[in-house]
Amino acid sequence: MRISGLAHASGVAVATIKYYLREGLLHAGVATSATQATYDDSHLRRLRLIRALTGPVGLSVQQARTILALVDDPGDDLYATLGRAVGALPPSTDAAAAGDPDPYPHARAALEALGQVYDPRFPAVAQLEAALAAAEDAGLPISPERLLAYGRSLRELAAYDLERMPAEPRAAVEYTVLGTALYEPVVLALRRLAHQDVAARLDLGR
Amino acid sequence: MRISGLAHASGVAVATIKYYLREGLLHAGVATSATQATYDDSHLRRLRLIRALTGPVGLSVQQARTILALVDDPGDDLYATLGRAVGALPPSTDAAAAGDPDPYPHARAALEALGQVYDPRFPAVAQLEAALAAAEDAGLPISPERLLAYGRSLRELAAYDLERMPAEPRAAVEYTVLGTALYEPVVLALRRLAHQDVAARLDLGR
DNA sequence: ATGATTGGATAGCGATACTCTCTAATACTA
DNA sequence: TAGTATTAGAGAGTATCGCTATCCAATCAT
Repeated sequence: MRISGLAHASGVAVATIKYYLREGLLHAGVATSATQATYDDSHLRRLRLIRALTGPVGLSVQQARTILALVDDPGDDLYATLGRAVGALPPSTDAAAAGDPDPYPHARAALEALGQVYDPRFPAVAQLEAALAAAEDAGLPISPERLLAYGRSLRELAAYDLERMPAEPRAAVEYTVLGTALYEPVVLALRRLAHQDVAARLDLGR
Repeated sequence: MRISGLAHASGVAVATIKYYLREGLLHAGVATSATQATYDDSHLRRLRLIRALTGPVGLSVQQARTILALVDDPGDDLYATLGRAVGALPPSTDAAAAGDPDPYPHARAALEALGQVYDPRFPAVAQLEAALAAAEDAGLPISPERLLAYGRSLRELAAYDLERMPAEPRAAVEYTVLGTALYEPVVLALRRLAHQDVAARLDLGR
């Protein structure tokens, strides 16, 4: 399959494919001459993954490159790889100052209340702190009770996800990294729909 | 308070405040002369809300304007307003073709399995369909069982949210619209942290 | 009186994600 | 085998976004 065939099969413009090649998101085809190369199913699959990440997941090309690099070449430490993947996912937050003894007090309190690991090096901790601060700044602070309720429900989800994790380490990393990124839009949509459902029932009761 | 005071109190640059004024995100101050106006707490609060929406929530100025307009002037129909708000939130998806008899089959099946309202006009339905399609395209399809598990956990969350909804309709709209937007990053961060927690325990067990 | 500040308008900037153009080499097509 | 189409590769161009900077005349603070 040549580049135009790949473009046709994937629905991505030739120029865009060349752009992804240049940006290192897509591996080069097998060169058959100075001006030709052939592409196969692996390119098609990769292209679909790229479009999923840059489209519905909403990653920039830069962020997608980071995630894809982790999928291509994960370490053997699932915990560390997951941390790096989450760090590449939006919303990106700056790390706290090095000297701060307690940089993420709200997040720490929430995780302790939930009985979960608190590791200030983990990007999601900074993300949680930023999100809590934003809600508070906007005048809708999140109570500890609510955090507890959220945390418990979401822990159920996470447990479900991890139970289904493949046994093989490489597959496990891919599953975890991509599952984090790809399933988030699903989670958000379902939450919105649950709100809609409850709201509809309330309206009916008026 | 003049514009420089507002800039100082909010931490937003004067030029940026002017930009928000121009873009209609922030209401004008009370003009005291041709070249002066005073701003008050309502401007400060609004500015904080704008920064929360354009920052951690990740909205564009355009999307924030839509959300803010709904908060300022909601209809009295909570359901409809919530729908419009969700439609303004990313990821934005195009509506299906008008003539399609069953435009969102996966989403419909999921919602029916969950016993929830299915309304194809609701933007979150299209978002769910797009998210499911993206996961599938990327090679990590979401099974009906998983959707059911997700849906149930998230419905708990939504029920918790709606129980705490203010009784007064105007406040209810603000709570629902802003709660949808502002709490999403919290939900995502907590999910990521729950994954981290479970992964950490698995690693320990190795 | 004088220097700083303001509202209002316009222009510029840096990043992002493509998209277009070009060239020379090569590959199908009649 | 002549002619047309396609390709790789690289660079430049484009549109949008979210500011940011500059300018002006009016006005304020001292």
